[in-house]
Amino acid sequence: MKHLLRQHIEELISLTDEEFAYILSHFETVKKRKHQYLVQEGEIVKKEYWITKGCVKSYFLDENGKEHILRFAMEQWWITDYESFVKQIPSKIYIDCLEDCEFLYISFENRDKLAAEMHKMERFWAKKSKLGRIALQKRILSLLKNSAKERYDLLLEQYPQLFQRVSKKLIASYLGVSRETLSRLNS
Amino acid sequence: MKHLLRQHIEELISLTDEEFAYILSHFETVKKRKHQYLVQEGEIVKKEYWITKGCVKSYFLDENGKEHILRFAMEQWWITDYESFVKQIPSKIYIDCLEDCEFLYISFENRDKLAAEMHKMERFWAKKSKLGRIALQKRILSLLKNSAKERYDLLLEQYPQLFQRVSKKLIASYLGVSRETLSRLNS
DNA sequence: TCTGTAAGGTGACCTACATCACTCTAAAGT
DNA sequence: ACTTTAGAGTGATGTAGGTCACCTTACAGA
Repeated sequence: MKHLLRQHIEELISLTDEEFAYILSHFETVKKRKHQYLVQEGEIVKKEYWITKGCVKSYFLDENGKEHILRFAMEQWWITDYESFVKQIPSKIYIDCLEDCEFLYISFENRDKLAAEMHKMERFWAKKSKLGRIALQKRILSLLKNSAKERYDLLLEQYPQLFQRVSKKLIASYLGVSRETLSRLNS
Repeated sequence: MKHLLRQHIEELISLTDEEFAYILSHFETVKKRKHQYLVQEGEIVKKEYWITKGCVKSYFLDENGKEHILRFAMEQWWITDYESFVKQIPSKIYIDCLEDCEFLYISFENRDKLAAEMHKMERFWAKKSKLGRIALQKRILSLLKNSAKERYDLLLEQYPQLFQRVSKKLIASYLGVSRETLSRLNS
């Protein structure tokens, strides 16, 4: 799986073998089973995960205990609670595994060290962050201007694989509509 | 106004006098009158602006010509269309002045040069970007879980100044509700 | 093998918000 | 000074989507 990480990083910056080996030495691997947590509310998140296998959801619980999905992530996506990870404050969200999963992860300290030592990696993360920001902007735009049906169609178009792996209840929550409404959208 | 920029940058990284002078040499100033554009749909955005005076809105027009506000920005905020600026693709949005404004701006080339030359500035922009991303995440969360009235109250609490400077029509658009609904929220 | 639980679908009803139409006021443009 | 335009409020009515209740199916665990 490690060559995939290299490939992924090299989409934004180029690396020598030595550089990649050095980067990789800052990562570790971990496996989690379906329903296990990566992050729980209240903890200070210490790791950023890169998914090599499986699928996770990140969500928060509102005052009524209702779950709101922030995002899904699967193979070759990064996942963590950035607010907690970046600011090192207690997390307000949960991240847990929708399937048995495998990850490469980097600790807060190693990420910081690597960014300080290797200007290239600082650039990589800066670019990732910019792209992440643009994606969030698009989602806001979609929440502002599109109806539930339109948001559903856009999601289906962009991530058809998601609909094979994730229950409609969770998709509904991601789109910000009720399960029942989602169920009625295609009629 | 330039000491305010220094102060702003030094909230995230520390600088010597020489370093700040060097950074500043990459910026230029510009004034715009109320109703003038910083960015128009279709152009490739070449500049990132730091507002020294005034207030702007960024928005896009949907298929029906309806305006949706993405964000407001005022003194000591950065503004540009990041999607266009970062990817150097044509912008989908407009940014225009709600009042007579003054800016410090940096060109795409200078920003890139400065980031490559000065690791500190790369770190500064990386941090800014992370914080921006966290703020967008919060807005999504708010659109998912809060009612129009709740979003109004949160905005009023967080940016009371905005309500002195910006028409309710624009606030309504930012919140994703109609003018009429906003007008009825406090009754 | 039985049973509890999660997933999905659907009907009946409710409500938050949109839309349209109109009014009043104040500021801007000529 | 006169007129146009933008901002803001409000009534009447329409509708997307929420909520509650109930049903079916499937699979996971004992």
